[in-house]
Amino acid sequence: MPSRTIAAKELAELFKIVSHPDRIRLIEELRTGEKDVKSLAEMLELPSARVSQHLSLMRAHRFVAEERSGRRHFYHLTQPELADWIIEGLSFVEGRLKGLSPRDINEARALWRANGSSTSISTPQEGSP
Amino acid sequence: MPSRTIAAKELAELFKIVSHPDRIRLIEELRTGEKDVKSLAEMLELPSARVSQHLSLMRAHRFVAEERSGRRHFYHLTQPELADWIIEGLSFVEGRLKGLSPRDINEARALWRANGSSTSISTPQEGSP
DNA sequence: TGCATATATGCAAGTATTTGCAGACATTTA
DNA sequence: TAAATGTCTGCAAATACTTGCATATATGCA
Repeated sequence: MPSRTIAAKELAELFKIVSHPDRIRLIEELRTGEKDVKSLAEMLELPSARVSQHLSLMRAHRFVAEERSGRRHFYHLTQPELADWIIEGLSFVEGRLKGLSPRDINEARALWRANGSSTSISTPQEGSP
Repeated sequence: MPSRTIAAKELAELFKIVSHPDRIRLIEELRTGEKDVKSLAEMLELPSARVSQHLSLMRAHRFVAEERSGRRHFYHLTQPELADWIIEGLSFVEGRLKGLSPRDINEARALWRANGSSTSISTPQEGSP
């Protein structure tokens, strides 16, 4: 199999993991450091069993790693730059805005950015009518 | 709804579209310019009805745009930087390599970066889904 | 006009993901 | 040790995606 094909498959898997709103939010919450399941569940307003499931999927794919302390399980991103890369994807959402105004995007970007990380995001672009 | 939640949803949709190997390859093929359905189908070795379906999905989400000329429909990326951003995702695949060696990744990266056209570069590979 | 080519679309069957819930474990505390 | 807390896992129902195939539409040409 041509390596491009292999790589496309791997990439598709990567995208699949990240293509769930809850998981995206989890990754963004973990951007600033490790957190335990319950905190995450409260932040996202989700049942912690659900959060645990998402984390377990991400763990299986090595997006996050676990570290236990007492009865709590702390998770952290194995590749923190992942969060930045995801945010960059916002540039491509901008064009096709559907329920999201440019204001919303900037606000979201600012919020996520807020608590400090790295990277810069390239700016707008226009699509077609 | 908090804008972070909205943005996460939009991002998830974006990722969903891109989370199919065929679509990733299509995007990469279109990176170098517009192409018609048949050519794309031949490049990816897929039935053109399938390619057409993928393109139609991506069109609906404004990832690509169509331009007709005679009986052929040419497609191009509305946001060419999308292809680059996708390739950057390879960095996050590297860690979790499953069937893909760092060599494969570099090769794939080089091919795409370069002038990646047709197939032909095969790499040893073994089943491990 | 009739026929071939290029694309698009619809649908059904197969497959995968998501979600809610119930229980299972492990750890801490009374 | 029992009870409480934090997290994980399993399962079934609902939902969404993918795929193959048949058919529809549109264009070009003899």
